[in-house]
Amino acid sequence: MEFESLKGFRDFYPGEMAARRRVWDTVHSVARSYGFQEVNAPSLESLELYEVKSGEEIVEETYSFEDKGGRDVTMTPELTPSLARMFVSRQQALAKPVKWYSIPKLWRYEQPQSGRLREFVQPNFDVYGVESAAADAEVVAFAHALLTELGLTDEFELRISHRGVVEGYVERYGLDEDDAADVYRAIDKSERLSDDELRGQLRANGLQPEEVDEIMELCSSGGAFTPEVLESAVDVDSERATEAVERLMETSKELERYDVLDSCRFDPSIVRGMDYYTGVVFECFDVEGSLRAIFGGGRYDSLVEEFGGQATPAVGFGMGDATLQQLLERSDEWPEESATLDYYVAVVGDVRDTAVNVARGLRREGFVVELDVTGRGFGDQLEHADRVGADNTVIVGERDLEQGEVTVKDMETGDQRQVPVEEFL
RNA sequence: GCCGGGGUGGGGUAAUGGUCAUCCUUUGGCCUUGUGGAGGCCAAGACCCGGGUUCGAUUCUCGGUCCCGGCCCCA
Repeated sequence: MEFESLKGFRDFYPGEMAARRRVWDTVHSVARSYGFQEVNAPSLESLELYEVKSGEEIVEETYSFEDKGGRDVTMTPELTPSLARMFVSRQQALAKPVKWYSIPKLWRYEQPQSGRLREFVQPNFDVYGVESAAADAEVVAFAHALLTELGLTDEFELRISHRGVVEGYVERYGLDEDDAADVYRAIDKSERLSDDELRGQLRANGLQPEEVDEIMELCSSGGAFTPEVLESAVDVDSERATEAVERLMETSKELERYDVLDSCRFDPSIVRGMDYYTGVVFECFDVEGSLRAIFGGGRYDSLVEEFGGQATPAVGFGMGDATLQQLLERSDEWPEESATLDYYVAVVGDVRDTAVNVARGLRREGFVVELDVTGRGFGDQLEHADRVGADNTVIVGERDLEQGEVTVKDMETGDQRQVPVEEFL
């Protein structure tokens, strides 16, 4: 009976794991350099956790089931609710601002396609307890640093907006909740729709022709993320939208300090699907425009309170591994897929006592060492050493040991030298 | 949930309604029991699963499944 992995789930073999390890190492180190602390959350949560604030569609796409105790549970489809839950339960003890990150596996029950699987890794970064535009900018600047450290330069673009812009417009139209949600969705998709399709959608959701015109104009008002562009973006009488734009202008000034403004665009069509976002929202795309979003996030200032905590502002984002890998591979920045070995210890003759000690000595020094345990012939051992990519082979053999020596062979050049065995013990 | 294209040894491929299948690579062994990554020889290893048509199916057909991609949706 032979088995295969489940649909949308991946097996990772050593070569690929070595590459992924390098990528995650970079993510860890950049996160730490920005003062984020690593946390971890369960992989299984109560389904209710997502029913409160994530949105209906999200819950439909969860990998969920009833457990043996009759509880409705789900493999975690996103991390933000778990982190918010964790934050609430320790809220009193935590020094604010709290900066947490995690690199969890997440699951969603969907049809796999390019850049989307049922099990994926999604690093998450969140800041709790600061309401300022400076915090928004720090998070966006961090995201920029992350991609830069991974080797990307101008292959990506950060699109930033504020929920309040679109909401300020739409609340004036007096739509019911469902129609409003559909309007947001249509705006979110505007890039992929033709003007006529977008107009049709908006009309279908109850907007008047002049209202449709307003939205169409708003959607085309994007541009550089500069105060000048932002200032002229909103030209309707909406306090909400005006405040949102003022907030974005502040964010723009902050981002300029990080010198990342060139990678940022104002894009009012960025809405985000999650119901919990309340302020600035952003997504990162490849400049070519052929991939899904590299990452996405924003401000969610009411989720902590909804989860029973004291009102606490928060901002963060998540970055899926599949699309990130696609972009890094396309940019030739995905790491080499190879494992490394510093020393292979060959055993020739009846010398296992010494060979084991040589291996132990090298390992104590911190080297990556493989010791022959097969007992196969010398030629085969060398071939294997070559095959697994050993930099050096230490040949522990009876003949050399009579002189108290071992032979160290540089596998790249083939050069050999005799070394007193004591040096390795 | 819907739609399109695919599935041949571990990886990559070829051909085919009929001596159960090609080549490269891989793996094991030998030439060579202390010098490899070269070469030669030998060996191992596959038609996604199930039903149907047929004397006979890897090939045709239907269903399933998985992969790739698209729609819906998108954390």
